[in-house]
Amino acid sequence: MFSLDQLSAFVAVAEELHFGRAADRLNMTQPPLSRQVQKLERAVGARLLERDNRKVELTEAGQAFLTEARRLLALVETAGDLARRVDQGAAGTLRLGFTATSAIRTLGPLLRRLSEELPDVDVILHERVTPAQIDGLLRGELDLGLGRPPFDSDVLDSRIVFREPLCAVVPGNHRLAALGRPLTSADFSGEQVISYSPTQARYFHELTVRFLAASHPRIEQRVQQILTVILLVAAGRGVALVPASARHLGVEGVTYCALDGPGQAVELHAIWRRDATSPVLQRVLTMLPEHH
Amino acid sequence: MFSLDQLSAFVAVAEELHFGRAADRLNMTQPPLSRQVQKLERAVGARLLERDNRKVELTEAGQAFLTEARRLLALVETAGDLARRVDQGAAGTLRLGFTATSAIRTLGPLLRRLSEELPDVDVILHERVTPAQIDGLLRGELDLGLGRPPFDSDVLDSRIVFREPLCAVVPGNHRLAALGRPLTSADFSGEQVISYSPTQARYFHELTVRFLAASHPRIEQRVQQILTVILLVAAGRGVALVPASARHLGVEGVTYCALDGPGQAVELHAIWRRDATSPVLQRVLTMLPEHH
DNA sequence: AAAACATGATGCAGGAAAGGTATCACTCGA
DNA sequence: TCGAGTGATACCTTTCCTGCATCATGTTTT
Repeated sequence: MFSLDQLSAFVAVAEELHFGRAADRLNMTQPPLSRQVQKLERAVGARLLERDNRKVELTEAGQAFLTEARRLLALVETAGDLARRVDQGAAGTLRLGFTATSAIRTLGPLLRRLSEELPDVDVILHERVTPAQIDGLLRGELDLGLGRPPFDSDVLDSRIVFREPLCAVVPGNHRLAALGRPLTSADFSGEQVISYSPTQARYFHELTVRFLAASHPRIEQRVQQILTVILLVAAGRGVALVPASARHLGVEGVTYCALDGPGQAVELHAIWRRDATSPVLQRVLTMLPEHH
Repeated sequence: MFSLDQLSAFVAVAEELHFGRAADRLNMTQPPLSRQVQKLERAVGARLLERDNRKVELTEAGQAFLTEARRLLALVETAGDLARRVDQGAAGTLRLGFTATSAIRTLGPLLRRLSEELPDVDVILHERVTPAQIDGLLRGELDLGLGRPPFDSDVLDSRIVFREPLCAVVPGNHRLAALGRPLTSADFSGEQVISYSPTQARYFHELTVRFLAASHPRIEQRVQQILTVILLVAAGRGVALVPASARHLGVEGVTYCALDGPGQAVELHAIWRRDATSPVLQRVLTMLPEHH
């Protein structure tokens, strides 16, 4: 087998068609260069350069081999670059989990920043509810998730990337829509409230229960998706609590009302394995917005 | 710069994930192997293998570098072969990519004509899906591909070499099999449809979606290979659309039905680099059948 | 808990391979 | 005919790689 040095030697000679100049270009003297080319020809098993004491020219086999040699040397350069870029997190793939809700306001800007700052990172998107994201993170199917508490913070690390108020969504013709002031827990007394699945959307379930604990509304339905909740509200099945960004979903026939009182902040967390080593992940984490 | 020996060393260790066994495979002892890998890592400027006293595993950079290294070593082999063949007066080599489907009706006749009319051209066959063929063409690993749109026609030139109807494949005992007339889009209403990967078999994916857009069937599965699709149909998992030549695959238990309506032509393109200079390629192109 | 084992890294000596200098063999133009 | 220019060869020096022995460390066995 031949060596890369032999290839460089051959390419230099093939381009200069002169051993002396080629040797200069390679910062060496002519005799070892001649020997390298001879070795290469022996290794390949074909005469690549026709040379007498007056001129040097490529044989047909040399012509064909030259293009291959150039290709090979180019690949040598790019292979190193690629590995370095992957090592620094500038290239590779990021398997990103997200909840449907996080797509409303957070996912778009994040993806835009990623494609601007790390254009060689392929982002593979997986829409999942938070527990499925956590499962995916632990199984190694996902690198990063965008979800809600709770999660096991021994194994998983996290950072808040978005915080917004909780608000109420009510049918457009509902009495609460006309109040024109922030709603309190007491306002929901006797209302039919649509809430969330305690297992699949535990975070919103608990936010809802906590806010409404004082009044004792009828909580029914066990829905996973924010959008479903709002569509049910639009259909007149009740009222519900949703994150403020849900306004941007553009559902007709509902009104969004601010809430009064504490504990109505909705947090979106970026979540990843504490022991994750992916360079892409490390790099992405450094550019994640942080909200305290 | 690194050396080819270092690449072979790295590939061996990456495949064995064990320095001792890799050293055996390379007919050397473990200490110099360790040093070769260390030198390679220093030359590349990135850690490629994560190793402690118990286990060896690839880093992400190592994973990326491994594929490049394999590509490089493969090119080393073929470069020598190529030069030798040219040296021995053979007309040259055509590296031909093809999709599994194109082999059914097109590849055989093409190879027969090639060996008759250009007997001293060696054809090296590579079965790949279209995106992989395009990648190979751009990297210079392939001279000519047989694939499906879409591809970048700025860099690549192409010619249609085969055109055939799209048809439906359904289980033999399926109600659609008994109709005895060309099927329309509406016939698929409510059927379970097996379709193709939007990335790896984009052409058939889009043909399927376009034909069935009017009726709203349940499209599931994301398969790459035509044969797999037909086997799933035979297994009763649904119905699918395939090129007419798929009849010749000889799968038992399915029926092929013609389709009615427009837009059901399946085209196979010969694809090559617009800037390709290979004389072999030019000669092969002059004898390619052309369908308009 | 201690000993035996396994694995990758390191120190050192011998040998293969590459580079440099001097020189040769040959061609061509003055 | 002679001198300049070119690639090949001879010989020596230097560099780098290999193999053996050994170390450091973590795992399994007793």
